[in-house]
Amino acid sequence: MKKDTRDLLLEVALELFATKGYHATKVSDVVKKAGVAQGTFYWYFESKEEIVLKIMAEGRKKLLEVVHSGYRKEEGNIRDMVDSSKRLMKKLLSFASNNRNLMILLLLKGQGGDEKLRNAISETLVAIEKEFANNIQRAIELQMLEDRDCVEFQAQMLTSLVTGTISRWLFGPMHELNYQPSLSIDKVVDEMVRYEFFGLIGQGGRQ
Amino acid sequence: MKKDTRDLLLEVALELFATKGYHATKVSDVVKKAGVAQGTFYWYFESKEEIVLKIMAEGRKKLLEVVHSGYRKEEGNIRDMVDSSKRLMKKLLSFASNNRNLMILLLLKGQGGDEKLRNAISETLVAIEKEFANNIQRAIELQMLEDRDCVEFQAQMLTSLVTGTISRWLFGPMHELNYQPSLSIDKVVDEMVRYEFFGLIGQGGRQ
Amino acid sequence: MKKDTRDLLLEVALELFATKGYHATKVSDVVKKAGVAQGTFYWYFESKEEIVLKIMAEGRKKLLEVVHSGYRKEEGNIRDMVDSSKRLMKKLLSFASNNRNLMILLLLKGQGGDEKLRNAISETLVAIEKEFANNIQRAIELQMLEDRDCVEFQAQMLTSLVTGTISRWLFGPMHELNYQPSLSIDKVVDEMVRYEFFGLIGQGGRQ
Amino acid sequence: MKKDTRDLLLEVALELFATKGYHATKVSDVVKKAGVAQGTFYWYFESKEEIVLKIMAEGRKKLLEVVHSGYRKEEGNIRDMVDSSKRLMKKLLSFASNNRNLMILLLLKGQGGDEKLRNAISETLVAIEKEFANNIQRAIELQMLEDRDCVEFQAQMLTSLVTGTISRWLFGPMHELNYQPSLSIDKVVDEMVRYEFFGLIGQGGRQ
DNA sequence: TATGAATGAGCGTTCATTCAT
DNA sequence: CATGAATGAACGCTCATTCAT
Repeated sequence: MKKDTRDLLLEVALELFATKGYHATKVSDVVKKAGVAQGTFYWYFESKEEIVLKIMAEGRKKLLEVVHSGYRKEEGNIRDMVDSSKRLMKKLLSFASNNRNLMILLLLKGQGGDEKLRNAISETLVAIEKEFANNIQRAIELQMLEDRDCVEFQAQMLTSLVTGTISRWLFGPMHELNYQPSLSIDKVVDEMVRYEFFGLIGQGGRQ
Repeated sequence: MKKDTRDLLLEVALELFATKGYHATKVSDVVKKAGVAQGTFYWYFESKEEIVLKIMAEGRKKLLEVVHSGYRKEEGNIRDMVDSSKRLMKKLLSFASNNRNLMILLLLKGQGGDEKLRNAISETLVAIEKEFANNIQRAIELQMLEDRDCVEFQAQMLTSLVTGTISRWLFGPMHELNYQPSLSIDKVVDEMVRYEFFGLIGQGGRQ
Repeated sequence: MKKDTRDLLLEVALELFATKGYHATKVSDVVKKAGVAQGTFYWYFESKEEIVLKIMAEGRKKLLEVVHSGYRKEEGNIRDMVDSSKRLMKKLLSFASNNRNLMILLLLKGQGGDEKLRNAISETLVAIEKEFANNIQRAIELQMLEDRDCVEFQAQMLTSLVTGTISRWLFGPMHELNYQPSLSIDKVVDEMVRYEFFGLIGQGGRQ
Repeated sequence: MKKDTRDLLLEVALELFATKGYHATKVSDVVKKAGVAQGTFYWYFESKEEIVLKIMAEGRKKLLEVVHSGYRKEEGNIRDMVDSSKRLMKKLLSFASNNRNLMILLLLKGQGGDEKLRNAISETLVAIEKEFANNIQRAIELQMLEDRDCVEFQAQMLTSLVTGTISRWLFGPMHELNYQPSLSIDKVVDEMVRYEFFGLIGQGGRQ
C-alpha cells in the first residue's frame, strides 16, 4: 500500500509550512523530506504557491464542513441555542486539535505570505463568518436574539473570538508548535460559549 | 527642517512592510523610496530584520501605553466598568485608526515572517492580554464580576475579540489596505463593549 | 567524454586562485570560465571556502604521498642516505613542477586567506615536517647522524629549506606565475641535498 | 605627549593586519581601535593599500638595516665566518622577536593580498637574499667557501632557511599569534648557523 | 512517472572611499 | 585637522523552476 506521491507531498509540505513557515520552507526541503527528486514536485504541482493554495483550499473545505454541519436547524429556546453552539464549538475544537498543522497555516503562519495566500486565508474566515451570520440571523428571526441591526458585525466578533481562542488554546501565548493545551476541550467550550452569549458578566451577573 | 534619515527609513520601511509584506519588501525598495543609497540603510540598521524588530518594538510600546492608560482605577458599579471599558476601546480604536500600517504589521502581515518577527508579535499580544487580565482580576476582587477561575482564559478571549475586531473593522473582510471602515468608532465601541460584557444575548436578552 | 562538472570547477577554481589569489577570485569568475551558471557552483560546493579547502586537502594528500613514498627504508651509509634524499627531492620537485597552481596556493597565495585556509596550509607543512623528522630520527638511530637533541627543529629547518627553495625555484624571486625555472631539476636537487647534509661548507670544505 | 595620529594609525593597522590579516581588517576596524573618525584615516593615507605598503616599506628598511649591519667585514677563517654569521642571526632573531607583528605581515599574512602587497614582500626577500649573496661571494673570494658557481641559489636557500626558521620559531607550527617560542635565541642561532655551514651531517659527521 | 543536474535572476550585505561641515 | 554620515559598486549566496534523460 504505497503512499500516493502526490498526497505524500501535500502532507509533508503542510507539515513543513506549519513548522517553518511558508517562506522559510524550500521546495528542496519538501522533496528531501518526502524522499523524492526535485523534479517530481513539479510533475504534481505547478509551483510552490500552487501546493500551498491546494492545501489551504482542501483545509478550508473540511473546516467549513465542520462549521456547516454544526448547527442544529430547529432551535427552540435559548438553552437549545446554547447547546447547539456548544456542539458546534466542540466539533470545531476537535477538528482544530486533530489538524494542528492546518490550523497553524490558516490562523498563524500563512498571513505573511503572498497576496494569494493571504486571500485564501481571508476567504476562509469570511466563509466562517458567513455561517455564523446565518445562524445569528436565524436566531433573530426566531426572536431568540435582539435585532441590533449589525448581524455581520456580530458574526465577525464571534469569528474573532472563536479563531483567536482556538489558536491561543492550541498553541499557547507564544504560538509554540508543540504547546500542550492546558484546558480540556469541554472547559474551553463551556467558557467560550458562555462568553459568546453572555459576555464577561455572565448569566448571573449583578446588574 | 530636514527629516532625520533614520526616522525616514523607519517610516518608509513600515509603510512598505505594511503594503507589500516583510518578505516581499526589498531593502532596495526601502532605500529607493527614501531616496538614499543602499549603504545608508546599513549605517543605521544592522539588517533588514533589525529594522522590522525596531519598528515593532516601538509600536508595541506605544500600543501598550494606550492600553495601560486606558482603564480608570476606581470603578464603582457595572456601568462604571462598562464606561471605563468603552473609554479604553475608543482610545484603542483611535490609535489603530491613526496607525494603520503598524496595525497591519502587528495583526496581519507580520505573522508569516521569521521566528523573531513572530515572537515580537506574540509578545505584544501577551502584553495586552496581561493588561486585560489585570483588569478582569480587579473587577472580580471588587465583586463586579463572578470569579469563574479562569481569568487568563477570559483575558485571552477578550484579546481575541478586540484584536480581531480591530483588524476586521480597519481592513475589511479581505484585509484590504485601503479599506474604508463602514462603521463609526462609536458604533464599534458600543457593540464591542456590549459584547464584551453581555455577549450575544445582551443586557435585555430574554432568557 | 564530457568532463565532469565538479572536476571542471575544481580545476578552474585552482587555476584562478593561483593566478589571482583567493580573495580576488570571484565565484562568478570561476563559473564564467567553467562555462556554467552561478547556481551550478553551489550544487557542488557549499561555499567558496569549501572549494578551496577541498582543493587544498586533495593537494595535501597527493603531496604527502610523494613525500611519504620518497625515502628508501634501509639506508646503509651516508651515501645511501644522500642518494635517498636526492630521490625524494627529485620526486618532490617533479611533483611541484607538474602542479604549479597547487604549489602557488600552498606555498604563496593561500597565506593571506581566512583562518581555515591558513590552517590548512599550516597543517600541510606540519605533515611534511613530521615526515622529515621521522627520517632524521631513523638516521640518528642508525648512527648516521649525530643526535643533537633537536630533531624537530632540524626537521623544521629542512622543511623551510625545501619549501622555500621550491617556491623560489619555480616562481623566481618575484613570485611570477609564468616564471621559467632557470636551473634544471637535477642541479637544484644536487645543490639542495648537498646543502641539506653539508651546509655551505660542503663535504670538502676546508676547516 | 599626545601620540601622533598618523603613527597611531600605523601602529594600530599593523597590529590588526597581523592579527586578522590584511583583507579581514576593515578600515573601520582600524579607526575604531585608534579612536578616530573614518575620515581621519583618509587625511593621512590615500587608501588602505597605501598604509600597508607604508608599513611594509618601513619594516623592510629596518629589517635590512639589521641584515646589512650584521656581518663583520674582515673575516679571517671559518671560525670567524661562523661567529660573524651567529652575530647576524642573533640580531635578526632579536629584531624578529621584537617586531612580531611586522614579521607576521612580512612572512605570513601578507602573501595573500593584492599584487602590490605581494611584490612588496618579494622585494624584501630579494633584498635579504642579495645581502646574503654578497656575503657568500666575499667568502668565496676569500677562499673560505668553495665556488660552486651558484651563489645566488645558495643565497636563496639560506634565505629560505632563515625566514622559514624564524617564522616557525616565533609562531609555532600552526602560526599562532600568541605562540611562545620554546627554544632560546641562542639555541636557535647555534643550530641554524651550524646547519647553515655544515648541514645535517655537521662538523663531525662521519663521512 | 521520476530523476537530479543545471539555471539565473535576484537579494541582503559589505566596505573602501568621499565630502560637506 | 577632524568628523561621521552618505555613497554605490560589488560579491556571495539562494532557491524556485526547467529539462534532458
